Amino acid sequence: MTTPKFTKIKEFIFAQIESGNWSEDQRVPSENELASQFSVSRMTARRALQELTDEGVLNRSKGSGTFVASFKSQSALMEIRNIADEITEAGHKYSAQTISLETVTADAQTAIDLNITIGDSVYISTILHMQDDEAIQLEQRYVNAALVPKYIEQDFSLITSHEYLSKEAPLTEATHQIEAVIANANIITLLAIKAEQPCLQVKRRTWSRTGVVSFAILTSPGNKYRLGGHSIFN
Amino acid sequence: MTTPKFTKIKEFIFAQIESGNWSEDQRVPSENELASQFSVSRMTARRALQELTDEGVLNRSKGSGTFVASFKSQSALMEIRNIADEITEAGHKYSAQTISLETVTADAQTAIDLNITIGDSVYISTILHMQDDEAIQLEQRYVNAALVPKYIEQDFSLITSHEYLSKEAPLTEATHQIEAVIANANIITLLAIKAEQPCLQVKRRTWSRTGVVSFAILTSPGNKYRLGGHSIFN
DNA sequence: ACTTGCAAATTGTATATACAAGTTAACATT
DNA sequence: AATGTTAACTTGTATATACAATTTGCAAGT
Repeated sequence: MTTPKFTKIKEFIFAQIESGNWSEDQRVPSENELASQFSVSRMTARRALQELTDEGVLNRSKGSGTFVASFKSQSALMEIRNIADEITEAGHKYSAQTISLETVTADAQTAIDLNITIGDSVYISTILHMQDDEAIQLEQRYVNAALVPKYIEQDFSLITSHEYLSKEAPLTEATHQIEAVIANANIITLLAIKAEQPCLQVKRRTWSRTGVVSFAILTSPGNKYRLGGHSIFN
Repeated sequence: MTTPKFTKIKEFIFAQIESGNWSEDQRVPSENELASQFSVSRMTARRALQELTDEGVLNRSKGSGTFVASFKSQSALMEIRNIADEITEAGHKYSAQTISLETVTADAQTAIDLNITIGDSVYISTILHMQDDEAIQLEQRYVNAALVPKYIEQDFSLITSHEYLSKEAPLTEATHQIEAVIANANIITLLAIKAEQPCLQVKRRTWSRTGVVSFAILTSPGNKYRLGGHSIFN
């Protein structure tokens, strides 16, 4: 018996669903029925049903039974990754250049973004990420100084801001907004692009369990950087 | 006992990790150790470890033990959703306009995109998605006619192309590319935007178990549409 | 006809046990 | 000193069993 019994039962059930034999919301055999059909114990049949439920293929409810889950696939997941990893894993040379690193007091917008009070200390780092010595992404980051006081002392050519923050204040939550924009004059200069060049802009807001840690604006030239994703549904 | 025992063990382990008490790659107690510490059977302790592993908190390997999973948070997941759902769920009025729907034979590029042979039949649909009667996304879709022969007969004001394909050929896999581009003349006209307007372009390639089903280019004006995502890590 | 109550079915939790299979470290042999 | 073997530990699979909790249909009683 090379493949485990519970795997065979999972495959059987999945095949029935995939072939359309068992359709959406239809009831599937109970643990006991599967157990006797496959000559296994109830716990083994249960494991098959349970794992398929964890994977989103089935729904179960106590007392009534197990059912084929309704359609998935309306949404796919995309991964937003650390740019330094992306570049090095693609076999390119990564480097970073710190444009500025300063302490300011929060204005109204920054106070909202970081969920703090106007006048609180905020670190602002402006870092240029480079692939093979070519500017590929400008990172403008606002950091809640109260939560990560030593952020200002770091050398971001040695460790990326994202890595440092992940270590100091482990992420519990993040939001992203992705849009296409026309860069402003400042960004055009730093990224060394033309004025008409569209840019991909990712705004990322990150939480740790103590609160909003940072708000970052990542701007990349549209012709040099794209986001990619690969999803597998089953 | 209101909360199950395995849940309490999970909470205990998770608390140790979150507090930094147990750090990355560190070994956690074995099934037998947990079983005796919590006065439960090995199978109950096992369930706690197994579920935390499924959730990505732990890694296990036969023979050697169970370990705290190494840092997550380098990547966050983003959801790519059906635009019709996004619009209606946001409380707006969704409508679609079929610009064209035709059958062609695959040229070299299309053959590669759909993994078919040059000369095979391909459906091309051009659909304009509208929010409150304002053009918000242009969908240019290439469909493998052999896999979804009745695609050409559909009325895409009643069902979105994505919904129809999901029903006919359930998704098993998808890739996405997101980039910022300058629209070409054709798109500028259809979306009724200015020439300099940057656009967010999503290229989506979808597979069902029978092969590549379709290749879609979704173009949206940068000032009217953005992708958003929210991730929770635990 | 309607409600009440009960029995059966179903999933959820938990235990005790057995053996398989991979890893590691100590030990013995060469 | 290097190598091979063994024993202990660990996770993986599988079974048999017990009881709890929920749902559902049926039957009895009003």
